[in-house]
Amino acid sequence: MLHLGPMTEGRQLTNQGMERKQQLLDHAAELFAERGFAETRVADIVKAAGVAKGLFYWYFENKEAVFRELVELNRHRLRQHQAAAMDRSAEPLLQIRQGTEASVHYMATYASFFALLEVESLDKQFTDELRKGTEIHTRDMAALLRRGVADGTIRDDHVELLAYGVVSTVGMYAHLHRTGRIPMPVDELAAFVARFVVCSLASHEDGARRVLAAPRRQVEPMAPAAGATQE
Amino acid sequence: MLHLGPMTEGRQLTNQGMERKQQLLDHAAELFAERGFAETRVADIVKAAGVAKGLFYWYFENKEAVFRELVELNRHRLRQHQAAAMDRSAEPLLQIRQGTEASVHYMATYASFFALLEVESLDKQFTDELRKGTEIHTRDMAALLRRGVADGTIRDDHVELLAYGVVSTVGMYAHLHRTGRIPMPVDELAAFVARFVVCSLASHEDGARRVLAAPRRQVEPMAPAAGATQE
Amino acid sequence: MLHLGPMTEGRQLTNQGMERKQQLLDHAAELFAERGFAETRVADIVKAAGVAKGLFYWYFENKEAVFRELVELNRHRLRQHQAAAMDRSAEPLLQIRQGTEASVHYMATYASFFALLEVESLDKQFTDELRKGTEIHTRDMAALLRRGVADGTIRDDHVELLAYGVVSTVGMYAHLHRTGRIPMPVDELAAFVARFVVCSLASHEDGARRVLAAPRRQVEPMAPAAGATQE
Amino acid sequence: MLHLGPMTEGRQLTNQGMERKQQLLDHAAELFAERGFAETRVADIVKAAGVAKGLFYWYFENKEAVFRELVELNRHRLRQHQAAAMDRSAEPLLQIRQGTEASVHYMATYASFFALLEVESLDKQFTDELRKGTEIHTRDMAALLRRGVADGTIRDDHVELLAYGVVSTVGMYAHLHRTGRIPMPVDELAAFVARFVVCSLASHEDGARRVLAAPRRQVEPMAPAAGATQE
DNA sequence: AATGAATGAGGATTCATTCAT
DNA sequence: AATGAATGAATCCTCATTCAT
Repeated sequence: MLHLGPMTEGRQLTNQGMERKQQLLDHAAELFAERGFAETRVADIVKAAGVAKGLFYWYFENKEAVFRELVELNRHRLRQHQAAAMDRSAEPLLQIRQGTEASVHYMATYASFFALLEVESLDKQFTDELRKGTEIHTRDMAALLRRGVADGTIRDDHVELLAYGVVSTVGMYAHLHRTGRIPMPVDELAAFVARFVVCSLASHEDGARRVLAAPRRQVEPMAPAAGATQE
Repeated sequence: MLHLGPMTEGRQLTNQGMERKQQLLDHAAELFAERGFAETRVADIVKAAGVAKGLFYWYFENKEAVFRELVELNRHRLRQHQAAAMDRSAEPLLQIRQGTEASVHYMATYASFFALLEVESLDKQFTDELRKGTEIHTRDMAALLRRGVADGTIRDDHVELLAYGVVSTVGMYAHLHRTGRIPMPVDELAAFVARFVVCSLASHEDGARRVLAAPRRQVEPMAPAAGATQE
Repeated sequence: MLHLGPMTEGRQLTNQGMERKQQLLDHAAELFAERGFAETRVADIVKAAGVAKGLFYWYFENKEAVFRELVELNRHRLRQHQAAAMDRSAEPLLQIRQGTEASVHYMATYASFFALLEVESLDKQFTDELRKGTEIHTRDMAALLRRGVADGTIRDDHVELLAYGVVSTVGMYAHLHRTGRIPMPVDELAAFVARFVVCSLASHEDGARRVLAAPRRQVEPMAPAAGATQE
Repeated sequence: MLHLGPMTEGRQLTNQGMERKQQLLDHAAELFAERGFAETRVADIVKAAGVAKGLFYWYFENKEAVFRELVELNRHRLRQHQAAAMDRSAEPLLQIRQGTEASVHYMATYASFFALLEVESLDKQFTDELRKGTEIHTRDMAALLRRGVADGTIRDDHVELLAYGVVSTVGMYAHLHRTGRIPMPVDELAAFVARFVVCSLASHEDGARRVLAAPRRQVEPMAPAAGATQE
């Protein structure tokens, strides 16, 4: 009844340990994405990873903790990926195009479970936490949009809503792609989404055309990485 | 001792019975929307409705059945609502604008749980069924888009993808609105979404401007109805 | 992850329900007493009661809750039993004798699990709660002792400690009796414990002798009752 | 790859090894006393001692073994301590007073977990073993009492029960002291308990007075030792 | 000796569903 | 129709113990 709590915090993992943890994260991500959080059993995760049930609790405090960790990890990765893709000196709309393409790539390639973020209702607290993350993302986007509105390239509409639109549209298409409803190469999809977003934002055709005509920025390919499903 | 037991199918409900069933549907809808299907207990539903647990199974075969019923009901309603809002003789883009506004209205007002439809993983079979519904919706939209492409008002891009974009964008904004992230009158939101969609589709500014300038079609107000949360 | 909590509170039980609950309490009491809290499985309790596992949670929030309920119930009963046995107009030492005999009877007959109260460590909070209960009991005893000290029949020593001694000695002998180390009729044991306690308190032999010579007060026999083991 | 593995039996420990083992014993004793055997996890013990879990099984065969070892150790120490305190040539009641004081001292100072001995239900076999130990103790006490009864200084009552009373009363007060309910110097408490016990046994006031007036026997202070909490 | 990793049986709790009244 | 009671399979999590290094 009275315990000192799980030792998962501040544990020093060996190399082997970190690998194991990663395996579990990977398999959990895949399963969560496939079936959702509630429908994924801890038993499924460990079975997929080929280890005993108890080991799960050596690395994670509980099922929710894996989820949190995955969210954190991937959000961080996405940020980095976007940052790498966006040319900070370019005009806002172009940056958005770049960020959008990068995001579609990222989400479609790795982060199968991104679709979950918005829907799964874990406890209220976590939901709030998640939303805060999204909101930061959205706020950044809004700032960019405002600059575009200021220089006349982006149509003068409710920027916060536009920001939500941009951010969510990407997630939405990535989701459709992931669930097999859009059988199409990622590159092509990314280009499409970029067009969709740019057109919905541009204040006039020429701007849109110019931004869409710009060559794609060269980004080094993503390494297959932790907490991600490579389909 | 002879009694017919819960039949659920083709049963003739009394007036009181129909009210009861409706109550259960309403509360179920609210809870599903709040927490998702898996996280909503039958116990929660009956508690919210203030009846005993056994009664649930008098009216529904099982938990999934309520969900199905809600889906069916709402999908049907949405269709009707859209049909009423769309002027079939108008140009495609205008119809889309009208349908979009109507959908936002509908979703924001009633169908709190629409967001669930895409993600909740019940058994595979049901998921497929759900998607089929969405696909029909999307196909209709695609047909409309094709006409717009043909007459040059809609830009010539991948129509299926555009259709997904239109349909999902509406759902997405409705979700954001429902979850409190967009504190804004529904009318205003509907107008915004229509602009967003129209701009993302229009092949040139003038078309978009024209369509958006058209007066809003008068639609009779929706009656507070089944499986819906009236906030 | 998000539930409305167990409905155990404020539930309206039918007669049948109350009987069932009582059965579970009885069996739980017996098992807790035999093996201790930690070593008693919920499975054991329901098996002993001959019902399904889930039913336990219809009546109790969790394992600890049964324990709490038993403690409450029995503490209350003991109080009443003592009160019935003590002649409030008699001299303090005689009242103590009466209370002591009644307690031994009560504990030996019914409350097999009294031994647990002091030792089992559930969560800190509950332990504290338990102690508070004991302390009230002890405080009452101290008050009685003080009156005896005042009138010279009880030796002038640290009353709080004496009170602990009286209260705990009874519990201790009841425990020994219960665990089979004192194979002796309860009546005889009660008389012995009363002698032990009275002698340890009396300020002079005559007082002790007088008090012990007083006839035993007639107390109606205890009905076999809830949350108790009748061995 | 040949290694002898954890032997635990008859192993020759290095100095460092003995220290380690002692640390584990100390922490185990503390935790057992605080929470009981069942509620103390091996993980808690090693965490408290700051070593890895595997090490526990290098020094002990299993959890119960530590408990046994602690019991053995302390029982042995208590015996020695009492023996040292009791003047075998003195009258029985005085010896009891001396033994009582010594026991209170011992228990209050070192053997935090004595309270557990009677209640924890490990396997039946061990419980029996434990009781046997207590019974030997009690038998010795009974012999002493019989001598006192014979020479008229101890009242003629059921000696086995009296013996249990003496032995358990000491344990009981030590427990109360240890758990903070009697904030009082050990010396004072020991004197009180001795009075309590002597009064409960003495056949007449004069005997009690005489025995209690005898000067306290000088006992060398106890070294802080194994399996004990020094508060 | 010492560590972190791994195991898996066991136990508490949940919850959809059925039953008796 | 309606209720409270009952079921039991499914699931999460714990923790003593063993293993590999």
